[in-house]
Amino acid sequence: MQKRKRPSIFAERVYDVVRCVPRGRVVSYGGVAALLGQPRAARAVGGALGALDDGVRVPWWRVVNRNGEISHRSRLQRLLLQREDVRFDARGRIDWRRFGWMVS
DNA sequence: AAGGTGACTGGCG
DNA sequence: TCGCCAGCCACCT
Repeated sequence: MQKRKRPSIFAERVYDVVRCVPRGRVVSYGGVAALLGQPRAARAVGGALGALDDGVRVPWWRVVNRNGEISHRSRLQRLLLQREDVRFDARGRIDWRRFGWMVS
């Protein structure tokens, strides 16, 4: 049996913010942290998304690092983003001015 | 309860 | 621009 641990309050708040990101747009870990009122908790945001178990519907792939790059480096994340028409430049980075949501 | 870990960042060379 | 490094934060031993 899969023992899924219940998300902490902090994680729940992270998920709520990420769920607000519209398809075709992206946010940075720091951006999510800032929207939570804790601009220095970017690392913790990454931890929360990493602990995300399948079953909880959250568009985690719309969260990238400050350079507009994929941190988790999964084939899947890039695929899902491109499926939403999010473009990657030659360096594999996303243009904040075009796809950034709320904060950048 | 102190120490380790990680899907992070900003600053600096 | 690029890499390295020291803060920073929540969470798990």
